[in-house]
Amino acid sequence: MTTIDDVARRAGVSASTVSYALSGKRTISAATRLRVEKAIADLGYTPHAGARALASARTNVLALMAPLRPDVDVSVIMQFVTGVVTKARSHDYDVLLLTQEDAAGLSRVASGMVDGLILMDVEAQDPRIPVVTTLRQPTILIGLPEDSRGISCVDFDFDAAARMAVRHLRGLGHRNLALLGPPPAVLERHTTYADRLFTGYRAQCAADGLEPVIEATGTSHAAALAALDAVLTRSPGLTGLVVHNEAALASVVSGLRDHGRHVGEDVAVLALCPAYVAESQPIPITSIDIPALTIGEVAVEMLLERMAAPHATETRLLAPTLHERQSTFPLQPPAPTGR
Amino acid sequence: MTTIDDVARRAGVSASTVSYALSGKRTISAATRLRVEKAIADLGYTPHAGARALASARTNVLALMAPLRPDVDVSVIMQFVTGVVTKARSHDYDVLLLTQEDAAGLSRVASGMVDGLILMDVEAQDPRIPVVTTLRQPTILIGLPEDSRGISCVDFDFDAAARMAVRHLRGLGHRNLALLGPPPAVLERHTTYADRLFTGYRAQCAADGLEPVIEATGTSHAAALAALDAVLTRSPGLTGLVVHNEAALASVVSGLRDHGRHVGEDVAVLALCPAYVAESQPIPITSIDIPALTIGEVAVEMLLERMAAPHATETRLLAPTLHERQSTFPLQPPAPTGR
DNA sequence: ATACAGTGTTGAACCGCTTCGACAACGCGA
DNA sequence: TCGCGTTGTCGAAGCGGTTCAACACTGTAT
Repeated sequence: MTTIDDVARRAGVSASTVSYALSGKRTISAATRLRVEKAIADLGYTPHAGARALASARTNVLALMAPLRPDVDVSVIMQFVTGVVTKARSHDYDVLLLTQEDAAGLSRVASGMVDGLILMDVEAQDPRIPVVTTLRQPTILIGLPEDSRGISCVDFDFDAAARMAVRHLRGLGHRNLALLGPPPAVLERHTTYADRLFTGYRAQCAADGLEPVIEATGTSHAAALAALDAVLTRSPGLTGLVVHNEAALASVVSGLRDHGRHVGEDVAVLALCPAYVAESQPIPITSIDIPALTIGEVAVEMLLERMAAPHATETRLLAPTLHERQSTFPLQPPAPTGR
Repeated sequence: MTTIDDVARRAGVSASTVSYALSGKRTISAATRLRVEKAIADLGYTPHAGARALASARTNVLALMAPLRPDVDVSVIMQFVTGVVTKARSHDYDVLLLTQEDAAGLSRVASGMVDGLILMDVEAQDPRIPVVTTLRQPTILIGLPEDSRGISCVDFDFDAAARMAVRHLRGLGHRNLALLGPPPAVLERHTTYADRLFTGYRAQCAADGLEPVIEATGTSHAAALAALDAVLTRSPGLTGLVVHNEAALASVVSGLRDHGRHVGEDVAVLALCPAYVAESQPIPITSIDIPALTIGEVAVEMLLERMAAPHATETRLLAPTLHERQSTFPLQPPAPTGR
């Protein structure tokens, strides 16, 4: 292994000069810098990360704790991860991947492996929160706990998204709506996005004088059809369906067809999912995009800010945007503006 | 931060004794060990990873380079990652996640960040191979390059899987088969699994006296339908369809219905995909399971072996297994045993 | 009693880098 | 010419562990 001393010798300078030439923390003459750079190139030198971390007390590594189960919304998780990794790399940070199951992982990596942490899939009373608040390193949550005081969070504004969905369908003239939500397992875990989604949905329905019909939706084909049957039974005149369940979306669409309903013609479907999922359905689905990639990127940015200097805690909720595609339509020609 | 010296002081021993008590590399009296353990517990001490890495020249971290694009088969990728991370953790290793795009990443992490590397999504002439063979750390490839000499690989035996698929359908009496393969992009990247799949498919068709009909299949709904139309045109009497394209599977199934064909009744569908993908289709699909989780685990095991002691290079291909579900059926009652 | 082979413990060197304080060389204004 | 602030470079002291050689004990065989 070539070390900084090898480089120093070859460039005819001291090791500290090489270090300063590399970090730029002190002025180095152009001539010397060139000699150092040449020596580095000749030798193919790369600083030893461990030594650097020890001496500088910075590792240039971020920890990302992700739910690694082939559960719902794999592609959403992948997008979070991708957003985090690419944004981290663009700031010269690497990412250490932890699983949700690795309870001791947080303290382990906090002692000298990472400079900051990002936690995904946060629950209402997340047991990891008391742990990370004692750490020297800053932490960002992706998701919202019940009590977010003392900790910074990013998430999608599910409340606003649900309201937007209802308003949009209502604006198109639909008055018989239903919401097919996340699987029961998500509710049992008390991941708060489901609560926020339901809250927003109920509130907007109330504001618009609509009956809120809500059903949790399992991810299997059978479970999705069962949930669909349930809402059709409760609300036979249904014309508008909001689906927040990537895995069930395809099943719901095909189920509607089996019920003799035509998506985009006599029933409007509005999905909450990544844009590309909505686009790849048999009928392109009008969707409110879940900007998972962006959320991952924002998480990294917030984290870097807090690593650079003390910062107040902050909660950032990303606003929803709606993409109209072919699965929605005005129910009666002169649709009232449902704003 | 509490250091090993704090622990030593509190336990009334030297730092080296604490180190030996922790590592077990020298005998320590039971009494001393107990005092040390108590001190560690009292102080909540966790050894500093960077310092340990520097002194011992081991980091207990593995690098995993994964294709982080919301491309085909996200769930397969997630399973690889999950297999790698969980198996690594069970051996007290953490995982550093790199993206395929991070060209310089390999050399960067190789200088002091990781003890070994795993590379996913290997191409025929993968430019990363010459890089990793110069590294001090061992590397395992998930996938097979054209020339695998000098490097260890794990992968699914796509050749055998294709043969098994043909034999199975043939054994059920189907003689008009077609293969819907991975998207054109995969072929252009020269990821070799597609080649091996095609080779095996053609060979078995030849052996069984069948006409090999093969079509690359895009991931969008429209592209999947186009590919289906193409094979139905080329082979109007088609009764058996092999699909190796997780993203297109649902579209193909629904497309068949639009063509008036009934999966499991007048057309047999056999998919190559993770079991849970096959199970969650409207009709449970007979599948040859892609054991992505296992492959990830095997990769870690092979890597650990090579980190522990010099080892010969080795290529491991995991044998396919077939799960019969409801999408396949015997075409004519006394089906010859097609073994 | 003497030598000898474990045991258990320790001090010190070292891993490769960063960073602080010191200092030489230089130009500048007084 | 003297003193002083700049600029560029260096030596040495860590950072927090691991590990080697050395050593003080015990207990056992001679």
